[in-house]
Amino acid sequence: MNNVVDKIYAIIAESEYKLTTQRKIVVDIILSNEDKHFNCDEIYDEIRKIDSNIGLATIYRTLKLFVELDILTELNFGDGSIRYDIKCLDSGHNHHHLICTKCGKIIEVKDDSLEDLEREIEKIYGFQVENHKCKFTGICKECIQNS
Amino acid sequence: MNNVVDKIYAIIAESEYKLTTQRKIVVDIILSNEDKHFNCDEIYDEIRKIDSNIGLATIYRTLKLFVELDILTELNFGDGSIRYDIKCLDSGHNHHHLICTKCGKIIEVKDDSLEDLEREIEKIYGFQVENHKCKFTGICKECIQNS
DNA sequence: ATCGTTGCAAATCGTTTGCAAGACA
DNA sequence: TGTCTTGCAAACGATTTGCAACGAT
Repeated sequence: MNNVVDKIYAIIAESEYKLTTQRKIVVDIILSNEDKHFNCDEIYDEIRKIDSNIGLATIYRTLKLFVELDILTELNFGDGSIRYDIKCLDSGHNHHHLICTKCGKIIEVKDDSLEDLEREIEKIYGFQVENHKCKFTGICKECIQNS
Repeated sequence: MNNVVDKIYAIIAESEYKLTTQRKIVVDIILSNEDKHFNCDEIYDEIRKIDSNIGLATIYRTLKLFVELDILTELNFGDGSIRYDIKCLDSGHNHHHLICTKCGKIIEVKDDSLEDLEREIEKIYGFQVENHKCKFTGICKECIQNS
């Protein structure tokens, strides 16, 4: 059932890096909080509930490693910390984020409609697009209703 | 001739804040380096050439203020510092950034093709989009040719 | 004259690093 | 066993803040 866990374990095991206990715990935490866009500190807090002996620096190192291994992508929601999103979940499809400026809620939007724009950019600028990140700021449904 | 300067001066003067010498200098610097996406430190370096007495904290405070006054927008190119873009230049039109992962060059792309997507988001999520930011990473023309 | 603004230095926050001890392949 | 990884504490870099002096309206 949890083949995403196994998939990520495999990515690590097949890399030049080792599949350590700490790294496994981090995988667990990020998978069971998939939608939360945790930053390092928040992951650390969750992890200490499981293993209070783990060091913050280890989490930082692990997250950087996971970005290198294409397991995670970095996000920036402008709060001064790096947040993370699981990358190897959806099959190559992009998603964007709606950030509510009133309540801070983050909504995910699955969408591939930027592919036309990417192709246009490649044609006009000769720039070979590898990835894109999009954020939309505004006011969410609930905040509109409550105002 | 330089009505953008005047326009920004006016925005400040008509706000609750004061149009000080330091703020004028910052306006000068960011306008004459429009395309450079300076961060605070780089602006500071430029400014010290004009007035070596100015403090770094002042620049930080000024840039935050300019964001509040909608003169600048914050950008994040993943280098650990906040970079800035002049917002009140183009008449409400959005632009995106192409970031070359080989040479680090930033290319600006004028484009409004996300407006359809914005309308779609508003329809589906009831989310009222106010702004969006888009970055495309990849490899630029020159780097493709040189490889 | 008043109140916002500045410059300086110290403080803070997120993140990184050096190093000796410990764990995986 | 050898090398990668960890935990700890110290270092770091970007940004913020407290405060007394200063400047714009």
